Amino acid sequence: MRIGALAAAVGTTPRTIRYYEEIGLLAPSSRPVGAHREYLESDVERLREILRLKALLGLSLDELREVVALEDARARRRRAWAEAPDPRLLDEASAHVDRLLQLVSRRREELAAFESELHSRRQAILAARER
Amino acid sequence: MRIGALAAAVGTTPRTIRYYEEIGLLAPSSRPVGAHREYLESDVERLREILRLKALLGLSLDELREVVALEDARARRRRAWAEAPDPRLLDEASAHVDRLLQLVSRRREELAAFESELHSRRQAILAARER
DNA sequence: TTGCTCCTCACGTCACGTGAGGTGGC
DNA sequence: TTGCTCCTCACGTCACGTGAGGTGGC
Repeated sequence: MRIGALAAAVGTTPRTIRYYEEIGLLAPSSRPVGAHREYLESDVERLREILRLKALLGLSLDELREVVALEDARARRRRAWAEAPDPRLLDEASAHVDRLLQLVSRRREELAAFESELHSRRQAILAARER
Repeated sequence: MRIGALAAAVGTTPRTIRYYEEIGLLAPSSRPVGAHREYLESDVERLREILRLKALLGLSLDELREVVALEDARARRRRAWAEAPDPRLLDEASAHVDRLLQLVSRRREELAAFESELHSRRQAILAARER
């Protein structure tokens, strides 16, 4: 899978992917200089998650780098768990998910508050029509 | 109220306010060149709404300019309604609110979907601990 | 008078967009 | 061989951040 296919799969552009590689947000696919970059299906998942966090939470690329580091730690834990199931790995895993949940649910609450404010406005308009 | 107080009230910087004025997103407060900008309580409401749409929906300043135009139209309708209540004004008003509601609720649904995905992950971790 | 905030350039930065000119694979 | 996509500079743009040097009001 080349860069154009990856970009299309996640809804972005090749330039963005190259930029993320440049700043160290995505690992550079090892290749001779000037050769085409090659990607796997797992890169689609990974990049999609990154872009979703960016779009939904408005995270900067610096903040995303932290989340990506946490995702990497998660992947390492899964491999470690496969070799030797240690409950402490589960603690770390749930701490990570809890942190993401906190970010996402706070944002969702803000949106819900705004939405109900808009519903109130709507009600006021309908009430004015009744009179 | 001067620019620093406005910025603090809405949680942004004077530079951002000047930039928004520069690109025509905020109306320039009429004043002699070099004199201090003066703002009203209504400017706080207005800017707060703009920044909220930007932060929660990720709108660009170009897109915000459209929304601001709609908000202006809304203010004009309110004044027109005060003078002569015409039901057509209510139709326009509810069309505007409906559009904002559409934007906000779609975004909230995306966040809710992400959140439930995270909850699933959490459940999987807890289930692993039971075994 | 002394701070503090304000003013206007103007250059820097972040996250890419957009060609310019050239090479590689179905 | 012809398109199409890819490559690497490198400059442009959007939305501000950050001084530089100076003026204004409690």
